[in-house]
Amino acid sequence: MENKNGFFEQVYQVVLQIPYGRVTSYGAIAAYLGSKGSARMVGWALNSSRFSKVSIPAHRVVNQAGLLTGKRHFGGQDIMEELLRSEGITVEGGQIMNMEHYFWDPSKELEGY
DNA sequence: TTGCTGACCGACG
DNA sequence: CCGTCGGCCAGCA
Repeated sequence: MENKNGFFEQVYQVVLQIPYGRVTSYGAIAAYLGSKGSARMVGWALNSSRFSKVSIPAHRVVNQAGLLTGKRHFGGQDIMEELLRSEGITVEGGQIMNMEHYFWDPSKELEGY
């Protein structure tokens, strides 16, 4: 495990495991990491992810309501929506349609990583 | 070193 | 039903 056990690194690993055309929520990642209440840190980690050399599909991470709360951090209000649409996800008004259909739960899919 | 902030979520009144 | 507050961890002034 070359994992540094850092919260950021763990978030990166989970986000990178998100399949194409799927999305997850901050709370799901936080819960998977064992810190349910640290959902805010997940977003903060993703904030640092854009400074990272690796391309993190942060556009696949939205809030529990499927709302693209972090779209403003992509350097454009429409970037995140366009990226999700290019993956076959219907986004309207900054919100994912049928979000539960695209929802990807790391604790279920990864089963403990 | 202390304190505030942050891409959230859930509980409480 | 809707508004408000606390909690979680890390980075920055």
